[in-house]
Amino acid sequence: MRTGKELRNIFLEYFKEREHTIVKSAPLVPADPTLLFTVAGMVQFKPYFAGIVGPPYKRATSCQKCLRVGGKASDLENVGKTIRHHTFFEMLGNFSFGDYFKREAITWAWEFLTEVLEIDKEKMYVTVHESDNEAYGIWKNEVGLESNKIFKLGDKSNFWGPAGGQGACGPSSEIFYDLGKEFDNMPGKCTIENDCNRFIEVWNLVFPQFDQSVDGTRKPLKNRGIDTGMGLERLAMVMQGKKSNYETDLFYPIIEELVSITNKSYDENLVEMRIVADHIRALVATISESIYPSNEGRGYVLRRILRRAVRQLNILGIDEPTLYKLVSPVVDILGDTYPEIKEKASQTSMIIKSEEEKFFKSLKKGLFYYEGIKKEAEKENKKILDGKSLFILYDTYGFPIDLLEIIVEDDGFGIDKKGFEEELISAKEKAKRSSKFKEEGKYQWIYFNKGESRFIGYDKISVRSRINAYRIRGKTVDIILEETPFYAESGGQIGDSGKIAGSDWYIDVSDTQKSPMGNIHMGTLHGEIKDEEVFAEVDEKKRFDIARNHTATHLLHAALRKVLGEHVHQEGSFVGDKKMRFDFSHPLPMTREELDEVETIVNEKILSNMPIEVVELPIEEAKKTGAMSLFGEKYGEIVRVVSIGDFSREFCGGTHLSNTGEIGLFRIISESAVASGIRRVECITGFHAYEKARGDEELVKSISSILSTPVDKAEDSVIKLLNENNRLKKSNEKLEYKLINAIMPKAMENIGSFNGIKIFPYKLDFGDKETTKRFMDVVKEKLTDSYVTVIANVIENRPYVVVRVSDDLKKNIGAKRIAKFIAGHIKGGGGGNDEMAECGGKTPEGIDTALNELFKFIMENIHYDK
RNA sequence: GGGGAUAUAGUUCAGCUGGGAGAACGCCUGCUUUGCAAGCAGGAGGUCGCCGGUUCGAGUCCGGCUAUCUCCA
Repeated sequence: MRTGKELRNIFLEYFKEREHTIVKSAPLVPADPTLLFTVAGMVQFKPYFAGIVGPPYKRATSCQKCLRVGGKASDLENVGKTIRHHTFFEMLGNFSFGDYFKREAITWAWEFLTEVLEIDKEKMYVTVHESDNEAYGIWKNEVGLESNKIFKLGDKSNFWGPAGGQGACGPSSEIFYDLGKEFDNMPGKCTIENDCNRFIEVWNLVFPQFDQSVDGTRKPLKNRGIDTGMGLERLAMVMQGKKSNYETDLFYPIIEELVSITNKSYDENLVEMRIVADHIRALVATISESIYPSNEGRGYVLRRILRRAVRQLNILGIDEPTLYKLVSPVVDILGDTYPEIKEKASQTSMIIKSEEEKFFKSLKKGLFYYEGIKKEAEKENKKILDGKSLFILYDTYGFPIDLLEIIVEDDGFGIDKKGFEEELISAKEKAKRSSKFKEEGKYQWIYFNKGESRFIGYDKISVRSRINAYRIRGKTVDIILEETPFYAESGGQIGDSGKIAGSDWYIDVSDTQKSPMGNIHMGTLHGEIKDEEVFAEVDEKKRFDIARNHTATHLLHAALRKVLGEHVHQEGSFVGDKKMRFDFSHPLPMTREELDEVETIVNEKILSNMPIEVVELPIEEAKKTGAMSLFGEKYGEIVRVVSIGDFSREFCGGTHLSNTGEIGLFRIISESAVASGIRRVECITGFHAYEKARGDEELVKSISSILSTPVDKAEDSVIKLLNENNRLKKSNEKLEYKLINAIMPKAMENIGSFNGIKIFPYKLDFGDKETTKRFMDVVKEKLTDSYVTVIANVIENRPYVVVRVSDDLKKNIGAKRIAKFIAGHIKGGGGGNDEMAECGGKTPEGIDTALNELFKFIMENIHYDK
């Protein structure tokens, strides 16, 4: 039996013998911003097919990690239902860039399958595009296939690309394997053309030979080539004679673990167990590349995969975090081929576990909300639960729909499915109207000069250059130069800003981004772009601020490892001009002492003014220097190694200072958590740190001067003041009560009466709002019933009045009405309830008139009807 | 990128149409008890996420921002 691991190696070796360079798998996050994930082996080679960047080799072969979920190429819904669809899978491929074409691609593919792997020729079929006589001829005449084994199909299945509606595309030829009658899941109708299980597509040979422009016209592609893809899992299934991909050695150990954890049989829980096995592989692969479950973008896709998996476990009778226990079999399967998976195993399982816990928490919240809906329905004697409220439960609280249906049914209710669907559709419509990815390809590039774009910004900050291409995108313009000093956002470092000027026009560049065609400068255009030499100049001050932060990031990384331990690994960073942020693995919050120590070490390294050395080395040699690299990061064949004495050595493409002393000053301004096991520190350097320090000092000085104490006594003084303040507050409160009680007898002389109602207007001449209310509390104790009290006060030149009406009168004359009446006299407003109300205003003079007219107002407005 | 939700004491949360910042648990002090989530008395702890607006008055209303949750792309 051929193991998955053997198949990978045999494949790569076969093409290596045919002068292909073995290229490592690119990360699952592609350099291409239009793609969510790497969905095929060719993704990392896209620029070579586009012919914009010259390939370093003519032939390549790879085993590529792929993820098909979210976006156009999503297999998520099929997972588990079929024997061959996956979210995460490995794709074997061979590639030609302007080198060999259909003949070699077809004959080698056939030779590999039938002679190297010795697959039965009789069981194989092929398809070609209906217009592709060339491929048909090769299969028929050179390979010698009978014509009844070659199927001619249309665009839908046998024409590929172009991605994003523009660029390389071409016909394909696919090789199918007949698994036999027992796989027939569409009895009597099984053909190559439908998605029947019996005929499995093993290998897809794509022949990019056209260059399609935005308007749909096709020209012959200059660098026509070959792009093939063969799913490793399917190949393993065929070679190992299994009934599905899941029973191959690439999945089965996970299933075995599942069986032992759940105590259920695989045969009776096929779908659920397959979904879990598939999803855990995807999770381990992505998390190992430092993509974490979150609520946006790629992270959100992960979160959904994880929750789907947890749901399946739930169906299998598991209701506590368990998924993380499956990390270990996945590491056994993939860890040797992808070292980052092995390296990050323990962290991966930690992250999965904490994410599982979060999900259970959100389920609990949802159930709480659901109880509310249920009670509502019971009260109104409804049998069907309102679709709109159930949609809120799903949309806002993230309650899984399938689980919701089960629970609702168990409780003996029905679901208003139509209402639910309507809500879902209108929500989708809303989101669709403003999608980002759709815009790609809408704006046409205008080329002045087709060629490579070089970055020369490590040594220079300005250059004279030709323009390669530009496009106008609404208010902004994108421009690509032949040579540019502008650093594009990468490795956490933000893109450069600056100016690109022609003879009578210029662009204010506000950002620079990477693309397969070279660095794209984005900014606002003044004037009109001409095909001429331009002067491109990076904002030097900003560049230096960024470099200070970047060099400081390296010092910080090394210092953290020294203080906290070797387990500290960079998990992400942001290097801007104003500040930098560094995320790293560490299980606990940092203590005050640890932070101080790290900050001190970094500043010591700054003060000793160490030189920063940058060398470019072939990757293998660079690794020998012991430099730190980031997993999941794609490095080229030549890498830059940035060293700061013996203290720090890292792979890094960023822009740096030449001596640490240029950083000036380094301050940590915050430390917090970003995910379980991952901490974040934010720091500032150089002038920004100086300004912060000076600001802090000014603040302390100003506080001291307010306190009239020397700076070193300020702290004690504040503590003393706070204590004193507390004491005074309490004593004042007591005194106010005494005062209130003391003046009360005299004040009560103001009470008038009308029809047995005690009316008590009074103007207080001390205290604040609290005092006024306290005064009224005392009055309330004295006048047990049938009273109206109106206590006025002037606080900071503003009138303030509280009104209270006894319980037995509040229906006859509400406190609120009285408050509004008084408000009318003081240019203000008021409110409250019938028993108690208050008001305020702008003119204190009005209080006396208002109090004088209170009697009249009550007489005129009181009513006695029930 | 768009929609919805949340942000109040160390923690979990309450706070009805704007009108005296609260509960439970935890913490501190004292007493009483010495045993299973002990009891009693007292106490500390809050820029109500941040910024702006409306108002006599904003935790509450409006706008913006940030963070978290969630659905959709």
